[in-house]
Amino acid sequence: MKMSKLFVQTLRENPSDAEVVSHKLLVRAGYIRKLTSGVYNYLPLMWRVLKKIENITREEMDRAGAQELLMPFVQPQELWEESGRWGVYGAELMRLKDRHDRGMCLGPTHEEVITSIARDGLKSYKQLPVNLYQIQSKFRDEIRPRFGLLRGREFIMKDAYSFATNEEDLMKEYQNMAQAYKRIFERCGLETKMVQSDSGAIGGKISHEFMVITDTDAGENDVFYCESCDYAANSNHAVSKLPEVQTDGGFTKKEVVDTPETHSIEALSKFLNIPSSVILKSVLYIADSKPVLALIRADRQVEETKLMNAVLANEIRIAAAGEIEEIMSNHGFNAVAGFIGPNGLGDIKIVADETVKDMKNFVVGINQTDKHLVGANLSDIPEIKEYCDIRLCEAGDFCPQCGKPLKVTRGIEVGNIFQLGTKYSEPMNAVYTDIDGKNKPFIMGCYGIGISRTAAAAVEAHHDEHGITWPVAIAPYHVVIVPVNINDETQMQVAQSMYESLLKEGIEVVLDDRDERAGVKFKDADLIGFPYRITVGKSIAEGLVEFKIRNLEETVKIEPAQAVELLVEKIKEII
RNA sequence: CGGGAUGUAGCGCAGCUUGGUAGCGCACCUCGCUUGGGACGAGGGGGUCGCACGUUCAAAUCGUGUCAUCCCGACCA
Repeated sequence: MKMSKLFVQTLRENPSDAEVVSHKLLVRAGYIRKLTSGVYNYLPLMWRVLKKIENITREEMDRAGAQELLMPFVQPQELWEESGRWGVYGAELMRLKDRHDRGMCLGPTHEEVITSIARDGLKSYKQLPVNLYQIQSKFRDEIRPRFGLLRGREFIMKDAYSFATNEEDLMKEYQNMAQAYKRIFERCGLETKMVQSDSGAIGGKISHEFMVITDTDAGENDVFYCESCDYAANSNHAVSKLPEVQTDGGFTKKEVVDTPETHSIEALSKFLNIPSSVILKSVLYIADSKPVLALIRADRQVEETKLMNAVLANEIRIAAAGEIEEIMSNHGFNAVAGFIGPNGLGDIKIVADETVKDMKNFVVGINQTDKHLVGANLSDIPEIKEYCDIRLCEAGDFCPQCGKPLKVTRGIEVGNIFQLGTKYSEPMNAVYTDIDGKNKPFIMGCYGIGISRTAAAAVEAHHDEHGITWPVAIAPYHVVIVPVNINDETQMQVAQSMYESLLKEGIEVVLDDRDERAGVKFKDADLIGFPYRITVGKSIAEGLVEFKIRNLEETVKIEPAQAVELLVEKIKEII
């Protein structure tokens, strides 16, 4: 490709709406343009990157025995009603009507459709197990799309679905996919961690996520991991052993005390001169529009996804200050945030964390502003029926497997695998006939990779102050040849002949034949992120060109023929 | 859901207070000059100033509404 013809426009300045580096660089280097909120045009350079990630994914999925197909992007409401998700998926599901006023939606994921395909096409146990996948655009109407391709509304995803007759085969395929994923991300030049996670709206029991580890906020997930063993989990699922802390408040008598203006745990613990670990914290949440009171030892925080799962809700958020006062007054109390407690709340569901179990002679709110009860014990809170884990882990907690301290890092979720079981096959009556002649529901698994997000995550992981430093396997082109002065005949001749030699070898090469100053070409080359650069300049007088690897400082002067040979050798070993 | 800010050329921004024929830098086109890390000079093209309604002789500028974008908060009791 000649640079003069390449459809690309680099920008000198960052777009004003971009926050994270992948978004900034992909726009500046001319890979993407926003069409509307959370929806992007993939320009030619981007499309090349995406196709490469797709192809690596495709090759590894095929190698793992999966079969590719393509399902429709638009789906009928009825199918979603069969699975029961039409009602529960929420506003993220982009719903529309056709001209006959029939309900449709844009596919955010394809469990319903694939299940309908399976129930029509897979009739016998002899056809199983099977794994079907597609690579396609998805649409999820996110509340707040941001971070460019990392959290768009429309994005490209590889989604695979496996069907089996029993748990062992599901487990086998699950492991098979985990291996395939590892290879896919490795080939893309990405370091990932496989972590345990909550299975969320997709449903199912066991699930893992593949995270690209990054220290920036672009990683929207916190990952807890152990360096001594293989434990790693998303914060929404991580468990830990707790360090010893004081859980006995030491109060010798139970009494209500004045605690003016202690709206926070910090203020309360300071006022009473006690550690926060002897305070029982009561946090009011709204789960599916119903109030839920979470109880936890106050040196700890509530993990909302765990709480949501504990009360079997689909949506959860902390109650606003006004809501708290309103709910309090509905129960005959006059209390503001900071002073609420579990007693006397009638029908409000109460969920107590396991950290509460060991507390003695502690401090707790009693739904009266500026007052707390000290010296309380669990017998004073008959409202607690059971304990469960709704606690957010912290770095320094101990590994649940080996007991060593856990570390925490940010991660970008680029892939996930779920064991669905019969979550979809049962309600949708997707059955096969088993060897005993009986109809049984498929045991399903599903496996996703965010193709466009993987590309963005690769930029997050591979860039410097000058631009993108793509891994060779997913770079839009492998090499750029820069003749410093296109009016110099020798330079142009050498550049042109190297260009042709590389093309003949199947190397993806761009010849920067623009009549620009060298600085412009170098800046663009760095920004776009060609992994290799050949500069044809002054040293051509000695018959040499410069060979430079994008993410290394030094350049090497070698003969053109050698440069071609070297490039072919280096690139062929990766692609 | 609450608060704040911003919508002016493809991108980044000024102009708005005090209403009077819309500007700058980058990018784009032409010519000259230059050619090893985003040169320079001259000339040129491109914008219903987010949208609607209103005030006014006159609105980018004032008012009301609306839409969009971005940030912060959502809060840990």
